[in-house]
Amino acid sequence: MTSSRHPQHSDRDNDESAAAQTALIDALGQGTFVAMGAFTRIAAEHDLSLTQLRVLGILRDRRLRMAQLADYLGLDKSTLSGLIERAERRGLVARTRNTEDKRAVDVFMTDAGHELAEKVQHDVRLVFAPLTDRLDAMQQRSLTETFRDTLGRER
Amino acid sequence: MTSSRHPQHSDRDNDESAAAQTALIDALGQGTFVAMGAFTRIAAEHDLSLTQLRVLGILRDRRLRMAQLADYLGLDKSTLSGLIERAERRGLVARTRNTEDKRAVDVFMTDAGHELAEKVQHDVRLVFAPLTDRLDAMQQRSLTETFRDTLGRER
DNA sequence: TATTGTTATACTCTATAACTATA
DNA sequence: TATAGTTATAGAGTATAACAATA
Repeated sequence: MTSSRHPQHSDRDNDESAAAQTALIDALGQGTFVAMGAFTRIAAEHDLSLTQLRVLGILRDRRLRMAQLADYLGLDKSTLSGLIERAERRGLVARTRNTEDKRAVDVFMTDAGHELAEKVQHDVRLVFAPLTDRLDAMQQRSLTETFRDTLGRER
Repeated sequence: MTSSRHPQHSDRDNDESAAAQTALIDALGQGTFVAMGAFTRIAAEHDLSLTQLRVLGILRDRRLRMAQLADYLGLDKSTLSGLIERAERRGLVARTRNTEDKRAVDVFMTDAGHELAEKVQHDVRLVFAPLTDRLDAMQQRSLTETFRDTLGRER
């Protein structure tokens, strides 16, 4: 019984193809944790958790309701209350009651939040540059495309 | 004054090169968080935190001392005590005093730990396959290489 | 009735500081 | 003295359940 994914190829080809795919997925897993470690370190240098770092990244060009932000982050709305409360206490974000729907609360970044987000972005580029620098511009563009095609906004 | 990174290229080339690099880094950041979300979800389906998931991944083919494992994870040794205590309580790992150095404690996975790690790996491959499937085998191999070259074992 | 957000509660994750046992 | 690990403590992150206000 021949695998159906690539019908005109032999079983051996399919085995090799499957091996290439699991190798990629495993490498991708490794890479994810390494990159995550780098982000965690950068965040910590600015006294931010990884989640707070994401909040800054998301709110950079958006004003969202609590529930929407929770959705972006994949977290429960109750978690957001604490999260945003702490970010607000630090002066990075602010909340206002929505005027149309008085149940809703809008969250947005303050100037201080934007400043910090910019510093963080600068550091991120600084940290990853030595790695991406090993690739030439064409490889970089191709890899960027691949990322957008595969991991661009799932969830 | 011409940038020195690629001396025989024009300023405009360098600008474009820099743009390609920041675009890549930004896409890589996006991708990291998306992938992390996927890992978090998979872990949660098995009642594991991301950190516990990593512990299983690391101990899969290694027996380590507490301090070594802390180093792999980038965490303080005091954090490990609690982390491993909870994993041990769940029967996923076990600890034994090292016989040579009686201060040290070796950690290793139990059979139940290995079984769970296998299930998790299966799920990971299942979740990421639809994404990596969009690439042909050659692209997959090339991307795997790129990952290993750039994000393979930093820290 | 349903939805938006907050609060109470409980647990995990994390680091710092102080400690015990061994080297 | 220095190192390996644990414990006490405190704070952040997280979800579930119960709640108040609004739709």
